[in-house]
Amino acid sequence: MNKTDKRMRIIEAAIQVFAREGLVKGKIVDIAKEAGIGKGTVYEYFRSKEEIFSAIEESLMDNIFQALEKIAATSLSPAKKLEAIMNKCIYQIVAMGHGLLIVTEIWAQAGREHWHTHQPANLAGKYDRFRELIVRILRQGIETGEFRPMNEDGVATLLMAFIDGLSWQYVLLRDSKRFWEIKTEAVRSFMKGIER
Amino acid sequence: MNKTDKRMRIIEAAIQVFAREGLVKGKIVDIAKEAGIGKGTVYEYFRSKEEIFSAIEESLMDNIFQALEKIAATSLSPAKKLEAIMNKCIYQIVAMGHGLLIVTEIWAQAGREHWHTHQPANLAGKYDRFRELIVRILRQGIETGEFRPMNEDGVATLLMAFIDGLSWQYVLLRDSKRFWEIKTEAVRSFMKGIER
Amino acid sequence: MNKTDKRMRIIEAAIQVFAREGLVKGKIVDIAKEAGIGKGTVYEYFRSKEEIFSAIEESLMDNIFQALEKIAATSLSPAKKLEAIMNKCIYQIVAMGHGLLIVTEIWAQAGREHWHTHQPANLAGKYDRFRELIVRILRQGIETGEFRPMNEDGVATLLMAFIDGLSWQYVLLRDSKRFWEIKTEAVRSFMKGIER
Amino acid sequence: MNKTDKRMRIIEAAIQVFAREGLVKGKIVDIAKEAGIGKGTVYEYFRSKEEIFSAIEESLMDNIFQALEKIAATSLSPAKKLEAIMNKCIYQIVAMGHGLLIVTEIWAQAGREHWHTHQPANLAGKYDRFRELIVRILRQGIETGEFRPMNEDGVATLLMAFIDGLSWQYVLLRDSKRFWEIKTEAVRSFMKGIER
DNA sequence: TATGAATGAGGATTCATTCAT
DNA sequence: GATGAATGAATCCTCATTCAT
Repeated sequence: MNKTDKRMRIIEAAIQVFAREGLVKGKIVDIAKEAGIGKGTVYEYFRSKEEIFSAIEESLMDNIFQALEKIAATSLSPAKKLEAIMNKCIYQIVAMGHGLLIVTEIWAQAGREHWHTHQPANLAGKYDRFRELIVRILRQGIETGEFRPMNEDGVATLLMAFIDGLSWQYVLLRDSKRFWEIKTEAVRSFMKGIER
Repeated sequence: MNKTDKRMRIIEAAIQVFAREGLVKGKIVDIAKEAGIGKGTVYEYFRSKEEIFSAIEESLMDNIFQALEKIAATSLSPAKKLEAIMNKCIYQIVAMGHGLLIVTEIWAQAGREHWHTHQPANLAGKYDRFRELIVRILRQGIETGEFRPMNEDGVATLLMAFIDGLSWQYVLLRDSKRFWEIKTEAVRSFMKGIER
Repeated sequence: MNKTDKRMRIIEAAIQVFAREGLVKGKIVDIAKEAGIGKGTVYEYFRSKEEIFSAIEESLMDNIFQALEKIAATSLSPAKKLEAIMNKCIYQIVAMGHGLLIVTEIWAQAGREHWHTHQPANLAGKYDRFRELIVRILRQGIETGEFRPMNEDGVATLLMAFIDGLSWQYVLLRDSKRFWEIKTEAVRSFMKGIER
Repeated sequence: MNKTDKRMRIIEAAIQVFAREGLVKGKIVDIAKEAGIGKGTVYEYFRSKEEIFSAIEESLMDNIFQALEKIAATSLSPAKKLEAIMNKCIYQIVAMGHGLLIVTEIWAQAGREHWHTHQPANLAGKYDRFRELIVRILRQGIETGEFRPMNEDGVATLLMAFIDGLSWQYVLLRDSKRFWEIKTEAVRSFMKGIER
């Protein structure tokens, strides 16, 4: 097994552990056990616990982002693309289960640092990247006349906010039937809000 | 100063400290210092750090919830009420600043417990209480013909999701000008999505 | 209620609490509750927790010692006196129940201090007082010819050791039937050991 | 140094510290220092302070018990065996010095738990094991006609009580000359009490 | 490269004691 | 005299990280 594979395996183990225990209670030794390696070995691949956090976030975000770009590159109509993106995100979230909570905690931490250091959060960049992807699709739709004229940035933000919030609902409700009903109506409302 | 006032003062101090340091790094001794009392005194008012978390969440949520109920009780039109509620929430969030991160962390914790214990999270109850308030307004609007027929639960969830998500945007962007533009467009989109 | 009565009440409360919880886990506030007074009031009657320990020991020992002196002053034969004393001690111990454990802990503490400070333990004095009482009776018995000649000090010590040890048996066995059988045989053996 | 040796070294360090300071005042960090290791290392070998208590007791008791079984297995006459056992116990106690106080405190704690939980104390089992060893020797002596007929259980208890009690005398008197005189007479009295 | 034994900084919590009312 | 709110010293235990093997 090469270096990258093992790194990946540790990340996956870490996701399991942190999802189960939380960022703070999740111990390095447990990650090692979950990955089937020794505690010390973790430090051959990551400089610190902190670095594992970043790696997890990167991994999780990259996964989802690549999927979204694939959708954006299809020849679907803008409206269909948007729906597909929303659905993809939501499916991904459901698949992550409460692993979402990890990302939340990581972001909360990042947010706090951002607040103090006044450094533009790395996270903000990711949001922007996502937002741009949405904005592009919205503009296409406006050009084709499918969507009404709008402040594309604002609407993109609405969409992202909507996905974020929906994730929480899922974690808290976890009552799948109700969740899917809600989700369907929520998507419909959103689409209606931007149609011409 | 009576017992309740002092409890409140500790809660406020705790919010300061946790917002600055995070739930884990925020030390009891710092809370005590912030409140201008001795470390031991904190334990006269709260059994444990955990109990402070709950108290903070309760306090923060109650604050916002009472404000919303006041709005719901006015004689505004349903559409105006909804806009007022969204705005109130967002202002509140901005006012909380990154104190929002505390609530997020507390919720992440609660979510994890909920996931493991399969106990209905206390939090879910709060979401429901909020959702019901929204649903009531939506129904009024449908009756008056302002709003289109809809799955009220789904739309209410969308609204909540939108507010949750927008909070995050604020924490991460903190670029007020852009945030307010986004917010304005987002509210408009949402309202358009439900109008007749 | 006068000062002495209240002091006594606190001592009794303390015995209850310490017997239940141990010397260290037994809290001043619990003693106060048990005595039906305020925490601060305890300090009107005792300078410190330490002082309560001493008072308890004194109280418990005085009780038993007075009873023994009463027996010593009777006109029973030396052998009968000795038996009566052993029985009285044992009954007292049983009556104290695991309150004996308090005395043990107090003594262990005293023993340690004695060891370090090289001060003659106050306790040693009490042992001597008890030993002298026994020695007096043994000498009477030797004079009357009931007892064999012996090193009275050694035998008195044996008797005390025997009572101490039997107390432990009771605490540990607490199986009354077996305890009383053992006690009867033990007393018989002891008496046989000193008879002419 | 292997795992067991190190465990043993910690136990020995703990005995030193607890004997000096008492069970409660004796700090883990002091044990570590005494053992020449880091504080955290102690917890690699023992789950908690409580577990150290148990280990000490076990170690101390096993030591003495093995010695006694060796005596019991010799070809000495029953009377000589009994004397040897008493002497061995007493020498051991003297060797332990005020380390005896640790055992006392541990037992006091155990006794209290026993009292509350109504669980047969582990300690009771150890007493029984000791008692059986004595009873076996007493029966041998009765068979050979060296000892008078007796309730063997009762006499065994007397012997144990005598040893327990004598230990205390030593801790409190620590005046060796007097102690040894007393001990000699006490053993003689005991033996006389059971001879035919 | 892999390991896990060793480490010690760090923090929540307890409770005897004080003292203003 | 009686009270209990306030205090902070004291200590167990956790766990990220290091490093010798």
